[in-house]
Amino acid sequence: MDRTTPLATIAAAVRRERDRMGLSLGELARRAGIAKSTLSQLEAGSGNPSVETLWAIAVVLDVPFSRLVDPPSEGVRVVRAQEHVVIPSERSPFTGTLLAASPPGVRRDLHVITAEPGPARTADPHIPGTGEHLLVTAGRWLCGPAGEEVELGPGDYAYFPGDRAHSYRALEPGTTAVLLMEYR
Amino acid sequence: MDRTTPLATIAAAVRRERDRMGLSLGELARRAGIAKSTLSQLEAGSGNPSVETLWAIAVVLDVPFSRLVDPPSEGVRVVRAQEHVVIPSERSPFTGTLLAASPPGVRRDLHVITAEPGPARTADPHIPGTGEHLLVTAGRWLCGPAGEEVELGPGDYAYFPGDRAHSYRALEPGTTAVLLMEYR
DNA sequence: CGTAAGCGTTCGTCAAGCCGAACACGAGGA
DNA sequence: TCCTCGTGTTCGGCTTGACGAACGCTTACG
Repeated sequence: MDRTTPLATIAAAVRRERDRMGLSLGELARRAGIAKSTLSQLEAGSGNPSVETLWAIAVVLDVPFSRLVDPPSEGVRVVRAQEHVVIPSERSPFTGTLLAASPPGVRRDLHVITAEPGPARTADPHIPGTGEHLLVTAGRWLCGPAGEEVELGPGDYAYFPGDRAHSYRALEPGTTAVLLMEYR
Repeated sequence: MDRTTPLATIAAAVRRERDRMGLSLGELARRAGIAKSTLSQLEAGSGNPSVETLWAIAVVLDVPFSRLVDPPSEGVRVVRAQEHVVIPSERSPFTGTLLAASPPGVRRDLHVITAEPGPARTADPHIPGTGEHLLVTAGRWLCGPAGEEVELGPGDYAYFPGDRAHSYRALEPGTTAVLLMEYR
């Protein structure tokens, strides 16, 4: 439990998530069905929003409710498919590989992403402390921080920090991956 | 992301945590510095509490704020490959799917697992609060809590709590998956 | 029995959140 | 320059949540 007032945390979180979606204050208020003034005061840290107000905002921002009330969150690491450190199971024909143990206090959102060959998808830097784990399931990716892109094939794993500009580009049709977004 | 009304969730969570601590309604209200009536209406599900009210309650109950607003996750959740809620990107041939947003305070370890057809790999129950996210990359799995096993193919996603006995079994050669172990 | 203490609920009052409109500011465009 | 549009910020009003007191209820005790 953090001891900081939740109001400042919520204010910062709402503004952060709103920026992330590229929405203006008025636009977010309109979509959430609340008054601009309400949202303005909320982001200013003054006021004491009700649950329904916060809920409406969280739905539009497409984030779990709790992300608004809890405080926020090196180089490229690549593990090729054949380099996985396999931990065999003794009882069954079953093997497991630990790719990335979770440090305490981080949040990790699980995504699946797909792309077709074409222009790269670029992402602006996120807040410090973020990171992206990528595990390729099909096709080939060319991705990573700007200037440090790596090419990955099926089974390959890569991690790179998300607080620098980075990009994803598919080199083959039907390119897919499991993406684990990490932030504090 | 859940779309149920948060009021019922909060009402149930507050009552549950209050019972857990063995506090009466009046006693909790007194310690939290709020009126009995306010708490009564809150637990009845009527009303729309403010953040400060909820915060005061969470502090006394000694639970993270988010535990009051996040619905309890129970049972097996399956998202078939073709059921993924795709969030398209406007600028590039790129799509993403959020399968499991991370609640605060949990740890998630990223594994890759493979298995061959044969006896199932069974796992004893872990501590409460754990869970396992599985995303199939190749082959077919039959897995889940004992008695609730589901069959999953490439692209399918499943989550089930890890505090009950569960098992994994491969139905085809070369069956692999990304496994995200979650615990608090 | 009577009464006292504790439980949770309901009622009237007051403050505060929410709303809509009006406002100030800056970036284009004619 | 003037106008328009978009941004985010303040201002009255109305609604509603929070409060405290009173209520009905159950249990304990003299």
